[in-house]
Amino acid sequence: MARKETKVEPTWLTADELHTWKTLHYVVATLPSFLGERLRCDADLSFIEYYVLAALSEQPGHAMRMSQLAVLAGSELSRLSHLTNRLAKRGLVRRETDPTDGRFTNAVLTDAGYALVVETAPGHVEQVRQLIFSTLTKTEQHALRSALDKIAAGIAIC
Amino acid sequence: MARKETKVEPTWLTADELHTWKTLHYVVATLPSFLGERLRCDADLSFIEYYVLAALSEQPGHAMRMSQLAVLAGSELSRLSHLTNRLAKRGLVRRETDPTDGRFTNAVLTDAGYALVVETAPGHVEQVRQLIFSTLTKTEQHALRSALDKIAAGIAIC
DNA sequence: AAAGATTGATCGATCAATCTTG
DNA sequence: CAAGATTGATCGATCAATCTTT
Repeated sequence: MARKETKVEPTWLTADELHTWKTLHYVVATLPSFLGERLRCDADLSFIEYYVLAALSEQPGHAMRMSQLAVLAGSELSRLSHLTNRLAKRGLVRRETDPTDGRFTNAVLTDAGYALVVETAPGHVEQVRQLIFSTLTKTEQHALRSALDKIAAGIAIC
Repeated sequence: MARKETKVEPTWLTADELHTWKTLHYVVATLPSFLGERLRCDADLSFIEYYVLAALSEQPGHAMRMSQLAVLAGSELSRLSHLTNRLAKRGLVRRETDPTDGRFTNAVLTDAGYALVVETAPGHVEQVRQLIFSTLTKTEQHALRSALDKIAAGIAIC
């Protein structure tokens, strides 16, 4: 005689959702190396290294706290500290302790670092435009934006 | 007297596009570690390790060629080979040379590997559903799907 | 020779202390 | 002691050979 199963079948994804998820998975897995190849070639920078420098270049004073930078780069502080060491050895960045509170460290873009971003940005942006925006309609782009905003919010609250 | 600049200003992104791109960048940077944390905890697997096992579990015979698997995982063959070594040491996967053509190697899921996927999948899928699909409307989901399809196609042709 | 796959060396990322400042 | 940051050790990823089979 049939009896009730104790293990409940989980809610699986529909075929449609599964397709979407697999494509997102593929994009997440391949985008960094795809865009990174050119950055490596043009400026000997990885995807994340470029975005650290680019983030600094947008800040007033070209400076930012390590901990803020880590959040923005979606990375851990430890990884960022090692990464900053490498960039500092190349003279692209320097460290400065916050004079108002010694616990904070600012990463500051050097002139050479800024020059490298300015030199590298056009090619990189062109590649992003080609890959992402040249293929999307305005409607698709806005839907993509709101979908990503929600996903990012879900990640950020943790 | 003004003369024509030799350097052309590149086509920058609009404010809207920039927002979309930064959010995509954030998702790409954080999603693997976000989902990987639970996989590490539940099954001692990284994001990519889980997807290699999951991909095999969907194949007839639970087997797949290394080179195919590499494309599917958005990874290089070398990385996959090292990764397969680690999984094989844990008894989750084994290698089999293709009997019809000795150049090909199949990665085959062991019973233990399959059991691990079956055990781990529900929790992982639940997390994906929560993060991605529970927040999106049907319209957003379809727009996300077609946008990602286009981006993935742009990556794949290279 | 070309395609598939592996290997060893090097470089980067992660993890668990540790240190410093407030 | 808590928060920010760094360091050293270990683990994984990348790169440049190398090997095998066709």
